[in-house]
Amino acid sequence: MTLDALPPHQGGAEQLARLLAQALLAGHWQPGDVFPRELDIGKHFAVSRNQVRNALTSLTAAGLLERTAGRGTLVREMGDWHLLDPLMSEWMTGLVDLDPQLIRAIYAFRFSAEPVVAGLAAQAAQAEDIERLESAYAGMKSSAGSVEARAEHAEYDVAFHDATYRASHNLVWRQMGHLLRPSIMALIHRSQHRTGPLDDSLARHRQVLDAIRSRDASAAESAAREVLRRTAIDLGIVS
Amino acid sequence: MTLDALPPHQGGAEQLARLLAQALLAGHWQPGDVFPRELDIGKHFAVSRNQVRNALTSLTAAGLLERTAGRGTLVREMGDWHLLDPLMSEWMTGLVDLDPQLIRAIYAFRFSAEPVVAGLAAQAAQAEDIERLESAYAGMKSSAGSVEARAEHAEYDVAFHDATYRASHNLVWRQMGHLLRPSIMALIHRSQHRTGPLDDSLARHRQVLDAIRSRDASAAESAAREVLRRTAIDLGIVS
DNA sequence: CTTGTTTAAATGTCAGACATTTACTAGACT
DNA sequence: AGTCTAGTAAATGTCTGACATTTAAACAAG
Repeated sequence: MTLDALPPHQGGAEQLARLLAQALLAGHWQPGDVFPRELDIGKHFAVSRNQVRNALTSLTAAGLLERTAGRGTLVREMGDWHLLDPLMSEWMTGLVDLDPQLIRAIYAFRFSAEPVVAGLAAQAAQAEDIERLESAYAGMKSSAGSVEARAEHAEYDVAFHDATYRASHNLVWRQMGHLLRPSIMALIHRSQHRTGPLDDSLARHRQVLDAIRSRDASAAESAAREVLRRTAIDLGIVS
Repeated sequence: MTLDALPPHQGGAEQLARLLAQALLAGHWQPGDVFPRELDIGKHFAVSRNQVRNALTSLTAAGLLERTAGRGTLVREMGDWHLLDPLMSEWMTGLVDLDPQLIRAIYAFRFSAEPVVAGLAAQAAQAEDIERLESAYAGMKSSAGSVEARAEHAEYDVAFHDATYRASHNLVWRQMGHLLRPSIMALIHRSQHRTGPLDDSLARHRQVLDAIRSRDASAAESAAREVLRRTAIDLGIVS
């Protein structure tokens, strides 16, 4: 894989990092491959070696690359990626050709974890948490059905689930909310055909909200499970 | 807070990063405080500005600091920390005066998550996973009881739980194994008085192992819950 | 009192030289 | 032939000094 296939970029090491990271996430390099040298990257994108090093530092911190003096830069395998690094979530968001294996892994995680989180939320939610959930739900409802508001709907969807994680009032669970955005955004690109099921999804979200509001942990658990069962269908994981 | 209270250091930006990170984790600075300037840090520890910048880059990536040109470096609050960053786990490990609130948060997370993980492990474990679990269990058993082998015992303990997360065969859950080390290491410093309960803990770990081996998900769940209930006592969270 | 300008101080960036690590190559010796 | 030993090239890592940019505060003009 060469750099030629990548789009141009403008401004900042962060942009460059995103560009390279998304190429890696899309699998343009195989694990074990040697990554282009600093100077080549700098020449190709017309940026200083500093910018390149800053970008590569981020990718290395995220577990995408492994650098050693003398040898060069190697591409690490998916199992070494720091999927919970917020930067990773940011890079994954908006990436259309994300590895299906990765999408499945994230979904499987959510399917096992989110019911528990919803249960905790039902126990720990404060008034402000309920408010966030209601606000997100209202946004989902208002943007449901129309095709042009799909992106907006996804944002409210993310907000709803993120509010659930926050309502658990646990520092660790809350960090994991970052994973929601890429997971839910992937859903947009996978299910651009159907529009009918949205009402269904909406009703299930409402049940989660109601269960948390009434502090019914087990009801929240099973309601969250139903939401995710629906998501699995939309993602094309099950039929 | 000044730098004077920190121990000296030798060699490498990573050492410096660990030093500063541990000071931050121990709460030596309040959130919102201004962190010392690059040049002051460099002068104090007799390192180049480069090393300081590399160290601060790591701390910033971990969510411990927030840097903006012109303003300076600010200390972020605990809610912004990237607790799931492997570097954080490394820094937290071996830190004696970790914030009790943090220990509780991590424990609460484990208490809610680990039963689920054990259940998944019972479904997905391969032969090599069982082997890892058995090997770790054997190590725990051989190092049980003796006071001088306490550190060794903790390592096997970490290995056992990490093997559980790995056995779930989910990329996301597996990442979370990093949190185990600081959590279990904190246990050493908190329960340096008792030695008797170790047999108890050992028996409970064995039940987890057996349940996973026999592919009994619900049994694995409740066994993991029992292990963590014991851990809560040893951590002094409940009595 | 408000607005605009200057000044100081902090982080960010650049460029070049140099250091260090690594892998490969060529040769000397047995 | 085989093996050890320089030696060389190439990559990342580091240092240094200067400069750029951003921010906040001081200060002056209206």
